Amino acid sequence: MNAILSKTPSQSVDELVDTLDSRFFKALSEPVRVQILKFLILNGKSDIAAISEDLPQDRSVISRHLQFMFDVDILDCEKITRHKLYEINGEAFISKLESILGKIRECMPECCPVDKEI
Amino acid sequence: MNAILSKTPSQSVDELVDTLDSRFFKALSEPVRVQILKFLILNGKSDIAAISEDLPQDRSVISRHLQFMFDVDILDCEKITRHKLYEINGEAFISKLESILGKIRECMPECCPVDKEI
DNA sequence: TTCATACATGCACAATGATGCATGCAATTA
DNA sequence: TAATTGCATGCATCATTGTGCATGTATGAA
Repeated sequence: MNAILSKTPSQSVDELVDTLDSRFFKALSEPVRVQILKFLILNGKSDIAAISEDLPQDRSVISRHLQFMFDVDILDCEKITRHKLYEINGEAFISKLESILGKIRECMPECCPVDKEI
Repeated sequence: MNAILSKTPSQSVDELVDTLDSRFFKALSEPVRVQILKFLILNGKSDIAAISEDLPQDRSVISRHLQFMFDVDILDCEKITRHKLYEINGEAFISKLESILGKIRECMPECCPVDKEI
């Protein structure tokens, strides 16, 4: 069985655990940050002022949320004159989720073989 | 353009926001819970005692983490005699991630069209 | 140069969440 | 039935995090 797989179970699991970046998930576990993502999808590249006009939180709060999501590669950032324009880094976002999904698929056969007993 | 798509942008985004369940991500944003997942992948269906032997936290803490992940469909649970056996709900876990990935793909073309300017 | 603007940051406060102990409950076993 | 076992839960504590105000900084405009 392991002759087919190039990785040992524990290698696969270690890779999965590494991929399960807690800061990435933390970023998505905060409703305000999700609202920011929603705004960015609907309005595209925007500066902090535009985003905070749409949300009840203070500009400084929005600023920190944006920085947080930028740090975990969910957002892209471009500085134009005095403005800081954020947008969703779709490529990185999607590839991160794909990577997680791939690692999980790799690990599942061992622990939950199709989950059909008998 | 919308003639091809059956959903309006705001419908797609609303669906995405609904899919971005904060409790699901919160579950994965806690390192101890990830360690529990690792244990379950390596050891398969296990009861609370077995899991907490492997981790420094108290049994009650592990119990609550397991309950939390069960609530968001990451884990399955089966009661055998006095023991409560948890295992990863691979099917639900994977399909949840697939769903999220699908919704994001749906939304990205609007806001970040391939991200290639010019 | 002087002023205004866009944003970051230090700080205090409040809310949330993780933790461990002690206890309670339900169910198996002797 | 009584004792034991596996787990859940109430509670207090501590750490983390979200929040808003006030201030600082850097940059573009007058």
